[in-house]
Amino acid sequence: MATRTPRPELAEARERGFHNIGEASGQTQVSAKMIRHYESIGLIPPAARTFANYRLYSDADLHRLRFIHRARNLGFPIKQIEKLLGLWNDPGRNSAEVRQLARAQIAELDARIREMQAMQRSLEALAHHCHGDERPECPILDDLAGIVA
Amino acid sequence: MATRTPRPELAEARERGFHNIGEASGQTQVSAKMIRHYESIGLIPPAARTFANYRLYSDADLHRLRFIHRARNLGFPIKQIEKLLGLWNDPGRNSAEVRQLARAQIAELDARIREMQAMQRSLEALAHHCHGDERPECPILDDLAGIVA
DNA sequence: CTTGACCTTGCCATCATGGGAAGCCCGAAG
DNA sequence: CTTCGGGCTTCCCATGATGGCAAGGTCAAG
Repeated sequence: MATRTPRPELAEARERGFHNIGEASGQTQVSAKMIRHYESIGLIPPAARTFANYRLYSDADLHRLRFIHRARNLGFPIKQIEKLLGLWNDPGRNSAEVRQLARAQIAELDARIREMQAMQRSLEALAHHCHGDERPECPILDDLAGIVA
Repeated sequence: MATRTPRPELAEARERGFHNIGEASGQTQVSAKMIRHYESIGLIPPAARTFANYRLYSDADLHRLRFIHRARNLGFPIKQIEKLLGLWNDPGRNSAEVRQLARAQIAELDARIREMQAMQRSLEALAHHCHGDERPECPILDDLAGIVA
C-alpha cells in the first residue's frame, strides 16, 4: 500500500494542480499579503491547507483572485467586489444589476475627479499669479492666509 | 487683593481674546478632533491651557488653523502643509519655493485624475456593451473574469 | 446643587496596503 | 543526516485623515 506519512505533501498537492500562496500571488498579481487579507475579511473562502498549514489554491481560486485584481484596477472597493463576485457566481443574475454597479462606480469616480479638478483649477490660478522668484511676496500664501484682496 | 483661586479662569481668558476648542473649531471649520490631532502630530504647537486643562487658542492660532483648512481644501497632504506653514512664517522665503509646492500638488492631482479617468473609460466601454436587462450574459463580468473574447 | 453642554484623554474603526519579527517548513546541497 | 536559504505561518504596527464612542472632569445657567 502507498499510504505514506504526510510528509512530502505539498509536492503532492502541487502535482494535483494546487498552488501555494507564492505561486498564487505570482499568477494573479495579488500579493500574498493581500490574499491572506482577503481571506481574513471573507472576500475569498478559507484556503485549503497542507498538513504543515500551508495554504493551497486551486485554479478556480486563482481565477477568483484575478477577478478581484481586475476589479480593483477599475477602482471598485471591496464591498462592491463582493457583490460582483456574487453576481459572477449566480447563474440566474440579471446583467442589469452588474451594469448598475459599474454605473455607480463610474459616478463615484466622476465625483472624485470633479473634486480634484476644482482643486487643480484653484491651484493653477494661484500658481499663475505667483512670480515664483526670490522675492517673498506670494499670492498663494496670501490666499491660504485668507487675504482676499 | 484680587488674587483669587483659579476658578473662573476660562471666562477671563476669553475676555483676553482667547477661544476654547469649540469656538476655534466653529471659526475655522476644523473639527475639534482634528485640531487635537494636528497638535498631536506637531502640525500646530501645543495649545495654551487653562488651569482646568482646557485648550486656549489665540487669534493667531485660529489664523493658522484656517490656513491649514484652506490648504487641505486644495488637496495638500499634511507634510506639504507643514512646508507651506514654514514658508508662511519665513519672511525671507522665496516665492519660487511656494509655487514649486503648488505645482507639485497640481501634478499629483493630475496623476490621480488621469488614473481615475482611465478606469472610467474602461468602465464606460464595458457598461456600454452590457445589455443591462434580465439576462445573465454580461460583458462586464466576462472582462473581469478574463474572458478576452 | 443639579443639569446639560462642553472639555479631556484614550481606544477603536475606516480603507487597502506594506513592513517586519519570530518561528516553523521545505528542498537541495554537502 | 545536517545544514542553509528561502518560503510559509501568525501577529502586530504603520500609513493618512477622519469619525465615533466612552468615561470622567468642568463650566454656566437655573
